[in-house]
Amino acid sequence: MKDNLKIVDKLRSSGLRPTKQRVKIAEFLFYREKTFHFTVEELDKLINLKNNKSKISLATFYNTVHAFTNAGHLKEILTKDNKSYFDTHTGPHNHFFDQKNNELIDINSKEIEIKNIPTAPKGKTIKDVDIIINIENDSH
Amino acid sequence: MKDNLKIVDKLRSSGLRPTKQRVKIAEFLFYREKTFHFTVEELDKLINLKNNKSKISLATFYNTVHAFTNAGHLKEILTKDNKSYFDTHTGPHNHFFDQKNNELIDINSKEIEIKNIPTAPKGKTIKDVDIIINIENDSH
DNA sequence: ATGACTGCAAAGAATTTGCAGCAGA
DNA sequence: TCTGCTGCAAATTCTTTGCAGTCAT
Repeated sequence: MKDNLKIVDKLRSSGLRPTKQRVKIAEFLFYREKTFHFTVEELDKLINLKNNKSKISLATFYNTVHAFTNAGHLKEILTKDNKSYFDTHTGPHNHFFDQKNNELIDINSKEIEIKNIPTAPKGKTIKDVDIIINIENDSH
Repeated sequence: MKDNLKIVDKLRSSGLRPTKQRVKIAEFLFYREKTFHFTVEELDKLINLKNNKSKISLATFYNTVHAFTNAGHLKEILTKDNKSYFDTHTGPHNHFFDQKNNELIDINSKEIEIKNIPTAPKGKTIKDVDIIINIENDSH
């Protein structure tokens, strides 16, 4: 199938061997219509439920997700619950975070803008800016 | 001493009993000239080193820091290293974060401004906005 | 006296690590 | 064949919890 070839290329061109496990994880993650936000443990449960034969170990999920992140295929997001979320949308954008429901929602990058970004301290360079808008139910 | 009285009042008016441990921690944290950023484990080491008799237990540091945070005397900050930092500066402001050195630096609230904050999804209200500017050494 | 708080140790959650065996080039 | 990758289990790190004893009011 075409997607499978694309995935193999994607992995190879990032210096990653297209092992069965990585291809399966990549198939699950990429080429979605909508952005997908997840933790490693959630990913483990989702993929291993579907394929209860030939389970992928949790350590491999951690390895793979980090490898994908370093290769630029995923983006890490940190939230007020001190867990690492990953995002299949790797372009510049920001998030709403609902701590009650542990839910991340994308914000279109064009909608939000920071003014007067201060200059970094001496000897330092700005790497990136993380903005999270924390939300809660109206009834709070 | 005057500070000690102020501290006892501060604790009492937050509904917290001014125990020895809390007063000692509050003395250490508040009435500083400069903002102080710390993790609970760091605080434990800093205070227990100074007073190697009558140690305060780590659990009490966690309890106390959370109690102070709920009372509005501390502010929690989450960074790219997935640890909870606390800040003695409780007013609205943002931070630089240097992940290499695990160092947080305050940004004056007036310097930075967000435009076009999007409206929250239906049924949700914006609670607050966290902005962290990640920095690294020039030589990267 | 009566809650609230402390300290200890154990438990928990998320993540990392070490290493033997396996698989892709 | 030769690294790189996987899987397992143990280890680590940060944080929370249960509970008996202690302290503030």
